[in-house]
Amino acid sequence: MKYPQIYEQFNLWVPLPMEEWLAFESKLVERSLSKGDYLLQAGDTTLEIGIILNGLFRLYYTDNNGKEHIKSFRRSGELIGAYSEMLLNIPSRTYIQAMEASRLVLISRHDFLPFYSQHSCWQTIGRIVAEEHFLAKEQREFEFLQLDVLERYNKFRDDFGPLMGKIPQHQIASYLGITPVALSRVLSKSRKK
Amino acid sequence: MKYPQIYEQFNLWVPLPMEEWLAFESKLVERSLSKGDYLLQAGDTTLEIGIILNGLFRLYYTDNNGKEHIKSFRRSGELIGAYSEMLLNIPSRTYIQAMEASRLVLISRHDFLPFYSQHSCWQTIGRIVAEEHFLAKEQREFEFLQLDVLERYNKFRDDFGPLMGKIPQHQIASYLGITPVALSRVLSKSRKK
DNA sequence: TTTAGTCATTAACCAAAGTTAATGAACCTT
DNA sequence: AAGGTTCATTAACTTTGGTTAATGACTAAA
Repeated sequence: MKYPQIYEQFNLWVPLPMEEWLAFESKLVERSLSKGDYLLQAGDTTLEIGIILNGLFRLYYTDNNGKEHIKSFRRSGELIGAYSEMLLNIPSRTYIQAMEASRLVLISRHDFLPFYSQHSCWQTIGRIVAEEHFLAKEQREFEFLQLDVLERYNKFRDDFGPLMGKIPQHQIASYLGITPVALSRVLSKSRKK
Repeated sequence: MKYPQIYEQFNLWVPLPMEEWLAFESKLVERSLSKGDYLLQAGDTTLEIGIILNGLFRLYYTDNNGKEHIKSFRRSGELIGAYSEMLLNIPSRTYIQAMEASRLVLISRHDFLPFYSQHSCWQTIGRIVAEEHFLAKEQREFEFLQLDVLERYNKFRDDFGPLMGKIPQHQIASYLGITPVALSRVLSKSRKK
């Protein structure tokens, strides 16, 4: 078994027959990216599910004016991919970029889908992955509706802890939904109090 | 079969053995609510999944200052419930209120969970429900990050069409994340142009 | 070591949105 | 018919955030 950490994670969600795991594992492809490399860009049609072995990524899209809007940061152990585009079977609208040298394993949508009809454990895993994605987005909606910028920033800092040093502040601003100038203002005001 | 529309919906997602459907249907309880009635309030611990036969609901929570923040409106044929609280198995943080006389069918979390181990079709249905919930939230995140208030309002109007007349404007403002005063201002400015 | 690029900060100005309050319309209820 | 409630609108004022631009720190590349 090449990736026992992933097996353990899945097995925590649902009892996973070894035969199923090995079939899945045989489809995994390992890839390394340097800082700044793209795992995926808008328009790409070959969609893959990735599991980050180590590293840090940002997911974003661009609007009509070319401005970037960061949806999410992902770190070691987390899933990564153009998830909603995979569900809808459309080309990627998302850019996924490595923020430091990173390593991950990938399985293509095409290789994964047959597992659903192979054994019900994959349905369960697919369900739990979808549920976790939903919970993350609902949490984010809550923060947008209820918290002001400083509260959102503090939550982000608590969440990312030591990784803060690897994330430029203007990218955090984008994630929080404001401009870098506005975030800098808010932070300097909060320091003075 | 009492609720063929629901059976058809499920069957569109996954082949559903009649035996499974009938077992599920036998757990459904019908309920009618008058305008203003609550299906669920914050703090409630008996969580149920509902399917709206007819009517209109709003889902919201309140912040520390008692202000309401509307998460969602739901109409005939849609699922309703404190979904994230069900996943997390915690008391409801959500209020669910009927905006007009409404009728729905309900199944308790407790009654539904055993179906997951009964037959894999329920895993598939659970997965697809989670995926749809995720897609809706991701769409909402996109709108918050990329669209201005007027664009968000117009999307909402296009989506709800004839139901607009049943939704007070200040509730739409809450759903869009702004105050009723701000929405009124934006709309009057857009009318003048 | 110079040079260019990225980034955070600050200022000045403008636009958008929150707050409070007053007004009037529509709709109940009695 | 009278009274109360809910709601949308508008005004005046304040606060927050966007935009542009200048500055200086830091870093990476040549």
